[in-house]
Amino acid sequence: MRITKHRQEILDVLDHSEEALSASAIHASLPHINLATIYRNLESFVEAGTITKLNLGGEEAQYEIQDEPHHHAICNECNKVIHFTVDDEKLVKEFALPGFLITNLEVTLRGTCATHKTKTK
Amino acid sequence: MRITKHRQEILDVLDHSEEALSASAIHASLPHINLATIYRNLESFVEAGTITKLNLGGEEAQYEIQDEPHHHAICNECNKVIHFTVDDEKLVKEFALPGFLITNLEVTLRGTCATHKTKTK
DNA sequence: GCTATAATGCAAATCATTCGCATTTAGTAT
DNA sequence: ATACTAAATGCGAATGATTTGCATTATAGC
Repeated sequence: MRITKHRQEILDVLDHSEEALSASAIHASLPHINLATIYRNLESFVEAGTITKLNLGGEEAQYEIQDEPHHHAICNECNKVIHFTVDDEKLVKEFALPGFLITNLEVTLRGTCATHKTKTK
Repeated sequence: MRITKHRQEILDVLDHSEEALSASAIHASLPHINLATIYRNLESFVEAGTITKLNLGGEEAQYEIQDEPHHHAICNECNKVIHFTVDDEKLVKEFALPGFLITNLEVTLRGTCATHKTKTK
């Protein structure tokens, strides 16, 4: 994969972001890059394993740099995504299914984040 | 929510299906019901908690009857979805995040199902 | 049965994502 | 440095899933 200025910029934006970003969010930060190009590059990065594509529910997919493997907790109120890690090895053992070879483990929690906890009925 | 013939048919199809179905799959089984109506009803059922909407990766969302809570293992080769259960209570304790109130727990495994295990490189 | 309201069909509108194709550019060989 | 080839871009149009507006019809209560 070639190292183009665009690709560097896209990775840069993702790298400096605390949260996962959608293609359009990236495009908002880099309006000079065509949206189709952003999609194409994101896809390339996902294939290369550089970033991860998240389908957390609704409309747009979110993308994030693949640092260490982690999981996601999503606030029902504000859709904020919090990262957390657990002992994946251990979980994989717990989840052992007959005949199923686990290559990837994804835990998604839904709930209420600290900021909105009090507001919950 | 009114009990209409259409709604009963849709639930029936989901009830008799081993796997989660997409809106278009349901429409294929019930071609006399308008696709928009199917979408509207699926949404109502989700709100009512009767069914669950799954966003397992790609294109279409999948819907399934909400029996007992369970999780999903998806085969990378054939996209078959296998259900499994674990001790959710226990996991919630393990995952405890400071300031985050967990209301829902979703585990998604990716890997290779029994049928395709041998074919993996 | 009569009525008010929710459900349905249909077609058009949205929205995210993808594609085709002509043009430009990175990486490489000359 | 210069020329070349394949990959990367931009742009606009195409797709595909899902939603919406609105006129029509059916359901639940009276």
